[in-house]
Amino acid sequence: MGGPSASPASSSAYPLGYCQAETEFQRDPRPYRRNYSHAKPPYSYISLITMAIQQSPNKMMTLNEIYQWIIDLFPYYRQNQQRWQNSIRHSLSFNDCFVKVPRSPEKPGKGSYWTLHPDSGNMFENGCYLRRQKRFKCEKSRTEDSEKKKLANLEDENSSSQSPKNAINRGDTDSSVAISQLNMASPVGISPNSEHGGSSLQLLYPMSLSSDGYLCMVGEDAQMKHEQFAGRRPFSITQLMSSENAQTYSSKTDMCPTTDHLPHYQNYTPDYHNMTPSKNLMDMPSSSDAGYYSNVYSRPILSSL
DNA sequence: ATTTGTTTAACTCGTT
DNA sequence: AACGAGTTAAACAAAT
Ligand SMILES: [Mg+2]
Repeated sequence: MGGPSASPASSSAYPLGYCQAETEFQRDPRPYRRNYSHAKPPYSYISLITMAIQQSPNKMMTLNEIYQWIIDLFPYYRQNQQRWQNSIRHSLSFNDCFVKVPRSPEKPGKGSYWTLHPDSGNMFENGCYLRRQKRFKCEKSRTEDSEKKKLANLEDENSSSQSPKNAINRGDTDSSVAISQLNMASPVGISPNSEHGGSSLQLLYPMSLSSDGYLCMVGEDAQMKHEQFAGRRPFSITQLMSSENAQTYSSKTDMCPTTDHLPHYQNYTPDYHNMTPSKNLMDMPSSSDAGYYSNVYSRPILSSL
């Protein structure tokens, strides 16, 4: 069942992350410090998927690899797998920003590879990882072709060498452009050449990878705690932006929605069967979300590679 | 039989 | 209230 080229042996490419909550429990004489390990990460599935794909060497991942990445990185998702994985699948299929590209030959692969639509851009700018302003949709008005689009279809030219990024169909059948021969030749998977050809636009991924292989959050935690985002609307870019504190796209405190009020999934819920869809149960602003992601996201990611 | 994908539909929730 | 993005459940078809 192993993945195709993702040889399990090469664990090097995987973020083993800070799974402190597994077998590393015994030693930790720390009465304080909660176990925030399974707090729900402040990302939508779309964000998670995008992050996963983005950080992958080839910018593509199989379903299972995506699952795995999420699980490895976020302990929260070690529970209810059946549930959220269904959601992941739904997201992949439903959202046009995720494009499925079939694997080339007959690899021992299970599913196809999932990639990001080249035009999806930075869907979560503004630090909004929970809700995009606008869903990325392909122009697909079939009923009537309002040709207000001067989209010049300039392609054809090349016939000898096919460009590997051409798998975007409108949305009927599969984007059948086998992976041809991307960089699958390398035994390691990653192509050694650090190409810059593409767009440099690669934000997203609130976690930056330090040179020493440390994964750390950039927009979260830290200053988030006390801050100006007290009672602000989490989303609403317009409001958020038109304030005087706009243009700070430097590297300061990129404004992020607070993440304090996530779609409540209450912190750790022991074993409640709160399957009661009646109204909302206590919606208290849990007074104890102080820590949240304190420094959870500051752990080494890649072994050393 | 399990995994992977697609699709429909109901539902939550913040914004307008 | 309406709208829209996101979540969850569920019913399949296909592939493995
Ligand atoms: Mg899709």
